[in-house]
Amino acid sequence: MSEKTTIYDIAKRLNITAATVSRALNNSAKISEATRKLVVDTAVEMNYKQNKLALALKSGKSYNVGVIVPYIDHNFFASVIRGIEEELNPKGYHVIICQTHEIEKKEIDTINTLLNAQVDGVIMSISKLSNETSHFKRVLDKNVPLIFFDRKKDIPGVSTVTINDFEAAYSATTHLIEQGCKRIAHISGDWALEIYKERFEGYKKALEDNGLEFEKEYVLQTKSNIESGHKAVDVLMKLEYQPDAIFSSGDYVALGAIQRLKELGVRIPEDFCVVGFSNEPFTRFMELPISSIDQVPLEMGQMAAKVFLEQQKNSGKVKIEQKVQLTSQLLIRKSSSKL
Amino acid sequence: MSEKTTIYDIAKRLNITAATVSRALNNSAKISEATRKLVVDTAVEMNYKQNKLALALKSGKSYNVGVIVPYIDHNFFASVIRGIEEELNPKGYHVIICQTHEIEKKEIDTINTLLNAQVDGVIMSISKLSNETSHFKRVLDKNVPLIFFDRKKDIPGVSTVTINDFEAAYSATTHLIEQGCKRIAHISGDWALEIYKERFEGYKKALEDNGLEFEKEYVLQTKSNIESGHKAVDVLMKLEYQPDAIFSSGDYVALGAIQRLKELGVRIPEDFCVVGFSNEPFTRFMELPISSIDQVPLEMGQMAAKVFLEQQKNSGKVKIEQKVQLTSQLLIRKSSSKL
DNA sequence: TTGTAGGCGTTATCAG
DNA sequence: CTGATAACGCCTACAA
Repeated sequence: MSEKTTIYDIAKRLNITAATVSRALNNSAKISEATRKLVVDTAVEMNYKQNKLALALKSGKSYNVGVIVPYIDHNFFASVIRGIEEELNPKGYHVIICQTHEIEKKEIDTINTLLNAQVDGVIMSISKLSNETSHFKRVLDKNVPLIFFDRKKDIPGVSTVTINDFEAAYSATTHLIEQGCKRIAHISGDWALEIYKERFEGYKKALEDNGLEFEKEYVLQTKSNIESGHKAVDVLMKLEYQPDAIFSSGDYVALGAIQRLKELGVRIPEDFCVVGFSNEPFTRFMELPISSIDQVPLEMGQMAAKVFLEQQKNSGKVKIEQKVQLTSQLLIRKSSSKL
Repeated sequence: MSEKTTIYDIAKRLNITAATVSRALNNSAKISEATRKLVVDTAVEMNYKQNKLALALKSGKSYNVGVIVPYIDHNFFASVIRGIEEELNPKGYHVIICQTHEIEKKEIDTINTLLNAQVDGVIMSISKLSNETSHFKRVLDKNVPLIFFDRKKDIPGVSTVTINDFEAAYSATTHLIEQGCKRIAHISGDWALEIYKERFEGYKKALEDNGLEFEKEYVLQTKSNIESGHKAVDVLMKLEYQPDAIFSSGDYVALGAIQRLKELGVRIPEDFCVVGFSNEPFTRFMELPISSIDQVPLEMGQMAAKVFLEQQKNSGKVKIEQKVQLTSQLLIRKSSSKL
């Protein structure tokens, strides 16, 4: 029972040739209805299953797509992957997951082994410290579609799917201003990543457009964790002119900030407002729900998959990279609702 | 540049045969150091990369493992997958992710396509409503290792990796009793899943062992979401003898319960204690952190991967299924800390 | 030490 | 409509 049956087995049984079996099974070409049915029936009977590996070798298409993320168990990435999988699976593709742990060497290794595995495409969010770009070139040279999502890098031939980080930050900051906040601090991430740079720019522009002074002291760059939120507040509240609001580029930092502010006896949102970024699940569950920006990860995944499928279809023709920008959503919750 | 170079290309360039190239690259067999170096050098120069598909077809090993879960973006599953990936990747395996959405048909389809894709193993958590088992048999018949984690089902030949659900529930309940709770309710899930059944049994046994009456009214079966927690509390608090604690088989239900209890003005933990299950990230971030049971998902994933590797190694020999039980951890937080 | 030949399971191209 | 044959890229007896 455990032996695999091939089209040869079917052919032998029917005293025909494997080629005919193949044709019958793919009900293509010209083939008599009689033998077609005969073949299909015995195929079922013999429990025949097509070996996709052989097909892949022959056709050069593995129907596998590599997805590379820093960590798969970060909510945002998991959701994106979900979107990718749900879009690609019905089209017959499988999704191979790889993690880089934010380590560039792993990113490079991963890309190499995925290429060796003959994936039909690579969808990824780059590692923080990427300096090298030759591994990306290698993907493109093999004519394999490469798509960046969220964390992008401007490389010719690479498609990107992102949200409007600038505008998202702009609207979050504007929202804080509308709440009456005058001294809005911004906690950012590593500017080596474009997304953090753009969020900062959006924040700055919103201040300018509303006639608020941009204060360098109000901008901090930290890691994305709770501890950083604690420290950031410690720094900010020691300033001569204490801020009355924080727009954070990450939810964990926002959470940490809130925790420390409460310890200091600051009332939120009455005296201090906070907005985070990412719409992590916990932001909505808190007793004090945290305002945040939803990055629409599911749509992002679906869109990245669609872009891949598009590129796939047009392979051979000139391949034009796509730059898709999705619209994020500011979710106003209690942490920033004075009014 | 975009053309792939094969061992034939190298052979031609060097006026030797592909077989020799193959041997040199695998630096196996007897081969002169001279030609070995020559081959390796030109391989690098020509940017040769082994085509794993061809290898897979030839050897019958794809070095791909299928992982099937209900949803990839549920924290628990994402963490398990992370564990699997981190264990398997260094061994040269890739992980193919599939989601069932709790739908049995998708589970069956997924298994079929994974088998067609010639995966070397399947690691999965079954869908809630699985009645059929023939698709599992099909995996075993193909001599492909099959491993269940968390949600298991007793099938000969299938290895399982789970936590000690019974004991976890027992210790959670005991903890509540130690806090002085006398009327402990239990919110469970669908008993078609063994895990929920066992958690219930553990709860019941703990009551008995401590001389507390088991009250049928105190046990509810619900879905795993916040809304269910609301409803459950509504039901429980209408009883003549209201409970003074809840042990929930899920964190979302526990959260919902807490929300509703607060609305009703019940003080937690002073007058009412709550313990959840799963250690979802949010349980620890709440202003009122929720006690819960950590299912050690990372270890679970690693262990599942190890079991697979073990089975893989012993393929051919008699394959003995492994039943691994990991030790979970009760995390006592404020929601159940009276003392 | 190296070359030859065959096969892994399919499909595609040509004849017939 | 169907049968041969070759090819996808690699490995591995067997022969030289």
